[in-house]
Amino acid sequence: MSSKPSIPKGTRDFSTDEMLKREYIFETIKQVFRLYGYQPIETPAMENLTTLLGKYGEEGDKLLFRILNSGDFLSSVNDEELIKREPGKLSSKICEKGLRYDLTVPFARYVVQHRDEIVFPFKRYQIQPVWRADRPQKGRYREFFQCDVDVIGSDSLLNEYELIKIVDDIFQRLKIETLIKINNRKVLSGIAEFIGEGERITDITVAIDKIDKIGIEAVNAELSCKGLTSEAISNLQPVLQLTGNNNTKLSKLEKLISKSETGLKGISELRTLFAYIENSSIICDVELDLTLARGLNYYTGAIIEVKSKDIGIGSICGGGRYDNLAGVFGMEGVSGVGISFGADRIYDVLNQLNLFNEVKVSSTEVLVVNFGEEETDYAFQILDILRTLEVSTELFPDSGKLKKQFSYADSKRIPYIIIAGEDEIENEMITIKIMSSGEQRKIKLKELKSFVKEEIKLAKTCG
RNA sequence: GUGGAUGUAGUUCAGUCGGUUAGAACGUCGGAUUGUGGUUCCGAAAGUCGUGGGUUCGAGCCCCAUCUUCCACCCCA
Repeated sequence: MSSKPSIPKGTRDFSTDEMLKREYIFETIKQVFRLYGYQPIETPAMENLTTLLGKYGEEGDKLLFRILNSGDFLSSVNDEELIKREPGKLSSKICEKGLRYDLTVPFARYVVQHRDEIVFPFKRYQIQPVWRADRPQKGRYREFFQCDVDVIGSDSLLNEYELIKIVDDIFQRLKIETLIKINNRKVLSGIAEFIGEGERITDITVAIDKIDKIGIEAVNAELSCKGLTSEAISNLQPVLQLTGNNNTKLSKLEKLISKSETGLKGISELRTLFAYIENSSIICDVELDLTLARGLNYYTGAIIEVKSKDIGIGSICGGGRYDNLAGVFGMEGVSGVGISFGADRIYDVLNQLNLFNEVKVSSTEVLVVNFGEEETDYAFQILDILRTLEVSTELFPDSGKLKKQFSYADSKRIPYIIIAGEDEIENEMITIKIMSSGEQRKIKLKELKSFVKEEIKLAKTCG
């Protein structure tokens, strides 16, 4: 009859258990964001396609979910166009909205649109789902949550430093060991100039980004496929094979690309940033990685990517500086820098490392047994006392068998059950059962308050 | 967009060479126990074998198509 219910490809339901864990991640991230002075905003799930298109490169445009216009969406399409079946042209006529692809572009739109209300530098965070029409696979979903922090309207490299500090802080709290990789788009441009292929910066960066995965030989092969001269490729080799610590790498590179003005600017930016980092309390490893490229083509300065040391799942956090993203919406000269935490991947990492064990799954603490109409009023009194004391409490809704009510408490891992039937009511008593030990105590209703303070609250703080 | 796997009860999976009425565990529900959970014992419900075609006397099993999910590439969080 009715087909089995299902959800679209690449989307997920979150169970009650999963939600508690997810909320723990979001809360931790949010707390740190606030601690550094960032404030929340939200933007709509859908944006006008004109806002979205062209910001993520050709690949990104393909991955946008487009929303079919309502009503007679074919009204502006003539038969000829229909017969030609050109999806690109057709979709621009029948769709004017799309689901957001990330939070950075909508943020840039927000800033430009509300420029008169915003005080700069503007520090905001935003935690919302985004959608990509990608093929789902491990750690990749079509609907997933990003947690973005950005500061816009300030060129200072202190912002870059602060974001790295935030990354460090959050992953310390979540107890994930991470490696932060840093590079600078200006340095990449410098390298491209140095080997005489300044125009092909995108091809070059995309290729060298893969060096970890496919090795240096394959990268060279790909570069020559893209049409780079063998001279350019051989010029590139010393750059790819730089070794040493962050500072020696920078010095060596500085000599190599000394003729490129942007390249030198990038190097000096990196020097400043690393100086901040070395003199600070940052704990996780921060590494200069000249092969880090990142696809989003709006980045212009620092680029940052964070990986888990223990779990290979792609990056769990990434971002960078974009000097002119607001420019495409008609507001020039406003520079921003931001990073995005991938909550879903962080979840997968915590799960695989079993780090959720330490998360207190807080749920109902006391279940009050339901005996029926006669006893309900008395139960109400108990509920009120407990809730006034901030103890989360529920009354079983049906007066069924006690066995059922007890197994309910057991499956929900409720630690205390209060039994108040005919006998107890007569003497203004209650019976409290401590599930973990099976111990059962009969006390006066008046004593409930002190029981909560002595037993429940204590168990909570010692946890 | 390219390539490879997959689909049987709510879940995880068996299912022989193509042969009668489709199997288990877990979970769910009921009972053993009408005021007591976890353990145990007994019992029950639950499946159009992803969908649509085809081959065959006969298909969960073979063939074709299609969809789903998963994995890799591309790209990315």
